[in-house]
Formats: sequence, structure tokens, C-alpha cells
Amino acid sequence: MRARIDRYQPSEIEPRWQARWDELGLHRADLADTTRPKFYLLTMYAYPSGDLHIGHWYITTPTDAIARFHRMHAENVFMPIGFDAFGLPAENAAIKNRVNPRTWTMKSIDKMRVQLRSMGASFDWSAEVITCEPDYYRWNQWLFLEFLKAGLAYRKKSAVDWCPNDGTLAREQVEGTDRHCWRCGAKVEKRELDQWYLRVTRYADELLDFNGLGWPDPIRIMQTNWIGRSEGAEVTFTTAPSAHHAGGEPLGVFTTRPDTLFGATFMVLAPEHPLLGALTAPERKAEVEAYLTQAAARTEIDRLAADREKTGVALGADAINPVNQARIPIFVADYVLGSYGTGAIMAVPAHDERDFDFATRFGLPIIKVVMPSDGDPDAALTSAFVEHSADEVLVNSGPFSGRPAADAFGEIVAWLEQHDAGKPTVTYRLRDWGFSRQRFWGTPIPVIHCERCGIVPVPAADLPVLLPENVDYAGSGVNPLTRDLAFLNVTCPSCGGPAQRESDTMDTFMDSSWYWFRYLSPHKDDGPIDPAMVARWTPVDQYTGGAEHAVMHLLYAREVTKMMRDIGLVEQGEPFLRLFNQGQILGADGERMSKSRGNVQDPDDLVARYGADTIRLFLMFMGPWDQGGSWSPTGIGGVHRFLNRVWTLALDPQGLEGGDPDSGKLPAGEDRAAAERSIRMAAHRTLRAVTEEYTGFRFNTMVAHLMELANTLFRYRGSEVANGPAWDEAIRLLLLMLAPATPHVADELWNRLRAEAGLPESTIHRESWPAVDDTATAAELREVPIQVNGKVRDRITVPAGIDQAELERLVLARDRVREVLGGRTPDRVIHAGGRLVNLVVRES
RNA sequence: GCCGAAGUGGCGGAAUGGCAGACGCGGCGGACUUAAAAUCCGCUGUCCGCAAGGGCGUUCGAGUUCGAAUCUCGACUUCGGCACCA
Repeated sequence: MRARIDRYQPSEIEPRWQARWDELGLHRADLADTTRPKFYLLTMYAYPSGDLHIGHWYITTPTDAIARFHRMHAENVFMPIGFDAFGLPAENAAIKNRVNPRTWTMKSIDKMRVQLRSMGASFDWSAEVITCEPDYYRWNQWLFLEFLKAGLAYRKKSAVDWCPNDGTLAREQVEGTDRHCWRCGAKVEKRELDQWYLRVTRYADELLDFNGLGWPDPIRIMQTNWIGRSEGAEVTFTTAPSAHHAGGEPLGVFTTRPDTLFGATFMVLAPEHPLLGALTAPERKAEVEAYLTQAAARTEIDRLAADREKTGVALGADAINPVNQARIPIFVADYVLGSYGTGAIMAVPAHDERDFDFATRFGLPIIKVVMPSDGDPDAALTSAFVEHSADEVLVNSGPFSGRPAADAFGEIVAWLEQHDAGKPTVTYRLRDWGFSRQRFWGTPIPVIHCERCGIVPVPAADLPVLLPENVDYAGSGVNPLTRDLAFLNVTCPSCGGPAQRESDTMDTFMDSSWYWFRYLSPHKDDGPIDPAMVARWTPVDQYTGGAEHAVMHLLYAREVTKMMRDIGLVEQGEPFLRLFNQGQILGADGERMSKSRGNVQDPDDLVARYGADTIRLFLMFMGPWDQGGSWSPTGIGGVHRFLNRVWTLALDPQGLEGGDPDSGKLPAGEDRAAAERSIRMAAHRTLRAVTEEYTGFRFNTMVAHLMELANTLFRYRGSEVANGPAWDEAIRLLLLMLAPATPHVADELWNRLRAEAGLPESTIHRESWPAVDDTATAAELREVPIQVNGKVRDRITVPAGIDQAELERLVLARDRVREVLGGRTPDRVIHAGGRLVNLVVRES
């Protein structure tokens, strides 16, 4: 009997190796080193919610494998981590317990640091950034003041959801169709507030350009649609005189279909339109106001829902169409948004679904102005005609009747320009960034309101504007800064008179919109970034993070980078060269993991039971990384078993333990040399596949390939080739391939084998990624499936280099093929690049 | 509703125009054991058949193709985002 080997005990191995890697400084990037190619690997930093759940592991551990894979390619890898530490959850916890959110946040961070380390993730902790620390958020303030100076920030009135007890509410804090406050249940109102905006629409066109970026198509499409560029025209209608109104005011509408201008039969203003009051006839006032109240209670999603029945109210006023002087009635309806275009539309029911619905509902005329060239201009429409094909012509359009629709667009716009009644315009769905939050737990916006001087920026020398330490939440969500007189009352930096600080804080998306620059010089105290480091290390080479950030965070990050470029701070306008969005891990119930749902999987328990390596590998093995899925621990045992099998292969190649009846023998038909060739072929084919899978982030199939290799090696365990040169090479490759994914057990086995060979300790994570030996992977024979009419009926084994004619001859000579053909001759023979032969015969 | 994605055995999934179900879980059987656990080996889509073999089968319905899980069109279901959750 053999000597007993140690059992695989992750709880002993993992902390030991984590400490060893720390001692070696393995994960510290040398930012000044220019001798190796740099690789800036960024994963979305964590929100310190208090507990790391399995979703954090799902994001982090494959990213760590990427880092380690790149280090094995002699790259200088920088993989920092930090905490996105401002935000509502801390504030909510603070309100509940009436404590400073800082206390709650810092406690969470301390816990999460320990958990993150337990993953064995190779973060460079020396670069850690915590956004709620003054040495980070002072630079938010600094950047804001620079944006202000550059005209990129401005103030505008806009509406927020407002609870009389809790102040401004986030969308998720408004509940139910009756729209009540989640905390106190009060009815939610809209309130107009002066707020800060960042002029990100300036970058709309530039943001549409993804040239040179390796971003997934779906994300690019979503961002493109979010930006929503529409080419069209602004058309100036005029208000008609009426009993209550002098008329004659210009009233601009935006349309993407100026070619349908003659079909406009009414006009619709958004409930937010500034001219509403002036245009409404006295007898309609009550009805219109009631409608506005109703509209204010609706969400934008609800307002835009195409299947909702259209609502609206006539104002009792008309507008005059510049092309034909037609008087059309003006309505207010909530399917038009104040924030888009001019907040007013000309309604062409014949050629727009929404206008068609509205016209049908309100009995308004529908005039057809575009139709196929062979159409009937008088036939009634049963739905809006919105086709865009080459052979359409205008009808009922005065001098433009008969013109091809494609040309009419330009011709009518030209006519409008000549008559000073309109111009070509591009409109975007993208809006400027509403930047103000009526919250405590964020970066104070560094401006002072002075009665005499107006808005005065806080002088750079006075930054940071610190959040007070003693906060009184009074049990409500109203920003305690608004009650903190010591914070609010200041002297005006400009005139020295009494003045008040702004109590609003910044959207926390600001924090996450430049943090990767700060990682490069986290402690720099005379500027937000280190230009030399930024020039050398950015853009980020690879960014990884959840797909739920597809639009917002990833767009804000691009916008802020461009703003930083425009104030001369950085050179490039794009932050992330390559992007990979993982799917989300949902709870076992298929819902998003959250404490309130009680479906959070705590990884600490799993680590205690299986070790970090097993969990890392299991998360990679679960399925494609971009797909996520419901959490289920089913199958984790299989991955753990695999690591145990690797352990056994490495330390006990000769073992006869276990009841394998074939143990000790070579597989049938193989001699020693054939067995060694088989082992080498398996190992090098696996290496080739695994290298490709790591490169393409296909971790699930990467793991499957490694499992297959282990299964192959088990067939030879205990035989005369076990522990031979081919075997030893295969084990060595197996460990190197595992090193990025399961770093602890790979290093442990690597070093146990080194010790057996009398070599000193040397971490596997400083080894180079091995090269494939092409001579080992080439096969002499190949199996080719034979189909008859697309169904596999036989298979044939042929020499690898066989030519088509010879293959066809062998195929047709097969008994089985002749039997299936039953005397028929194939009409066609398809050779699918040597992978398959398909014999096509006519069915009798 | 709009934008994006996904739907394949009992389960997670593989195959992205060429052998459907790799790999793993679960299940069944065997070896080892006084026994159990652990470990090792084998079988495992479904129906018909003693077998050889055959039929059916990738959410549903049409289509393109010698050949479709994969491409096209139309539905259904689920997930992500929709601008104050991060």
C-alpha cells in the first residue's frame, strides 16, 4: 500500500497563500515601470452595503482570473479596488438608527475588505479609493467648479417627487399606483426646485461614436438608442387670435416628418409647456388644470406607454400652419414630453400611431399626405401609415403634391427656411444631467448663495466643503444639511456679507464617473489626478461590471471623461477601451438579491465549507459570464470534487486506492508510446482551448476542458506511464492552467511538487503561460460522420489528410451506406470542409 | 409600453450553418468497505424494438437551406435598463 497523502484542505491552504502573496507584493503594480506592457484592469468598485454577497464574487473572481492570466503573460497588471461609499442605503440606515451614515459605511467597508481578501482576489490595495472620504470628494468639488467655469454646469428649475415629510424621493421610494411615500405613506407631489445640470448633451454626437472601442454590441445599441439622435425640423406655427388671446406668437414644434406638414390637423403641447397658461381659454381653465394635476402624477414610463389610451384636453385656442395657413386646434396631452424637442408637436394622425390614436379618440380629422405611388388618395386609413419605402409620393400637400416623399422632406424644410418659418434641426432623447440631490450623504456642491452677489463658487483654497460630523436626521429623509446652521451660514467669499451654502449634494454617479483616474494617484493632494500616470495608464484596457450599468453609469463615465478632456485635464475622451458586462446573479427565487427579500447568499458559509477556490471555479463554471442566473448551490460539490481529483492526480499518480478495476493498466489498444502520445495530445489540446477560453472570457467551457483533461489523466493513473515525462508535463500544464482560476490550490500543488523534486518555494503566479506544442496536438486519423439527406447514418475513420474524391469513394463503398441508399445514386454529395459528408438523394 | 438580452434533458449548461445534449449536478448500476461516508468505474433526452436499428426532439408557428438550437419573419414567456437604487 502507498503512503497516505494529505487531504485537500482549503481552509489551511488559502490564508497561508494569501499571506505569502502579500509578503511577496505579488499584486502591487509598479506604476512607474515602463519595461513591461501595462494592463489596466478595472472592475466596478463595490457599494458598501455591509455584506458581500455571492454576486460580488461573481463579478470579482473571473476578473481576478483575467488579471492573473495577464500577469502570466509578463504584463504589468494594475487591478485596483475601492468603495462607492456615498448613496441612499447608508442614509436610509442612518435615518432608521439616527447615526452618521459615515459610521455605518466605514463599518461595512471594514467587513467587506476582509471578505474581498478571502476570495484570493489579487487587488492592489495600495490604490484603494473611498469616495465618501474628503480626500476623494474634494476633487468632485474641484471638478464641479472647473465645469462651472467652463460653462458645463448650469442651473435650471425642474420637478422632483416630493413627500411633505421626507422631502425629495427617489423613484424607488415612490410606491404604488397611488404614488405614496415608502417611509411615511404620504401622497407624493411634484415640486419645482432650482437644480444644477451638467451640459452633457453637448457630447451627444461624440458619444454616438464607438470607434476604436471593444464594447459589446448590445451596450452600444442601448447607448445609441438612449442618446436617440433624430434628424428633423423645427417648424414655427403661429398662435391664432381668439376672443381671449391676441395671437400672433410663434409656437415651435419639432418633427421628424416635415414631409407630412400638410397633414397636421391639430397641435399638442406638453403639460410642462410654458405657453399653456396664456393659450388656455378662460372657460377651459378648470379642465386644463385638472388635467395637469393628473399628468403630474404619472411617471414618464406610463406617459409614453404606446398601448395606453391617449388623454388630453383642448385649450380652446388654435395655431396656424405656416405652409397653408390652416387653423388647427391646440391640445395639451401627456404623451408629449416637455423635456424633448420643443415640448410641442404638430399632430399628423395619418402618419403617426400616437397621433392617430388621439385623433380617433377625439374625433379629429385625419388627412392622408403620403401614400404609395399607386395608392388611392381618398381611401380611409384604418391605422397610421408610417412606411418608409422608395415609391411614396405626397398627396393633399398643395404645391408639393406628387413629389416623392423622400425628396419632399428636404424641399419642405427649404421652403420653411426661405419663409422664415422653420429650419432643419437635430434633436436628442439624451437630456442634460440633473446633478443636484436633496440629500446629506453625498458630495456637497461647493457654491454659496449670496443675496448681493448671487451664486458664488467656493474658492478652490477653501475646498473641501466638508460634510458635518454631527448629523440630526430627525427621523425623516429631509436633508439634515438644510437644518444645520453652522454648515449653512457663511460669509460670502466675494463681498464678505452674510450668505448661505448650497445644501444640495451631487448625484453619486459623479463619484463613479472618474474614480479610475484617481486610483493612479489616490493620495495626491494638489490635484485630482496625476497627469503623467494618467497619460501612461489610461484609457483602462479592460473594464468589467454588471450589465445593469449598460446605460447610466457607463454613459456618465464617458461624459465626464470628455468634460475632463475639455477642461484640459486628460488627453483622451474615452475611459474604457474594452468592456465586458456580466449578467446578474439573482436569488434562488429568481429575484434580485436583497436583504429585504431574504434571498441573499452569504459566501462566508460557502468559503468555510468548500474554500474560496471551489467557489471561484463554481461561479465560472455555472454558465456564460455575461448571462448570470439564479443562484443555486447545486453542483458546487462537483467542482469541489474536481479540485480533489486534481489534488489526487498531482500528489498520488501511482495510487491504487479506490476500486477502479482497470487501474494499473493502459487503456485497451495502447502501448506505452501510444499512451504517452495520448496524454501529450490531451494536455496540449486542452492548453490551446483553455488559452482561447480565457482570452474570450468563456470561463464555463474553460473549466469543462480542464475537467476533461483530468478525466483523461485518471484513465492513466496507476499505469506505467503515470509519473512519466508526458504525465509530469500534463500535470504541470494543468496546474498552470488552473493558476488564474484557483490560485491557492494551484500554488500549493505546484510547490508540493517542487518540494518533492528538491526545489525551493516559488509561486506559480510568477510563471509564464505555457506554449502549445503543435506537433503534440496533430491527429493521424479523423472520424467523419456520413449523412443521407441530412441524417447521420454512418461514420468512417479516415487518415487526416485524405482528399475529397478519395473520401467520397470510401464512403460510397460502405455496406451501411449502400444499405441506406437502397440502390439509389446520390444527386449531390456535400463535403462540409472535411468535417462531414452529406449524400443527397431524391425521396422516392 | 419602449430599448437590450435569453428560452436546449429532471437541473446548470455545450454546440452560433454541419454528429444536439460536451462538462457538471441529480438518478441508476457496479467496485472497495463488517457497514456507511468518501473514492473509483459504467449507464443515463424521449418513444418503439430482444437486438440491429428506427421515430420524435432545442418555447410555439411559418420560411430560407443539401443541412437550422444557430439565419429570416411572426407570436409567447423570463430577465436587465428606462434618467433620484447603485
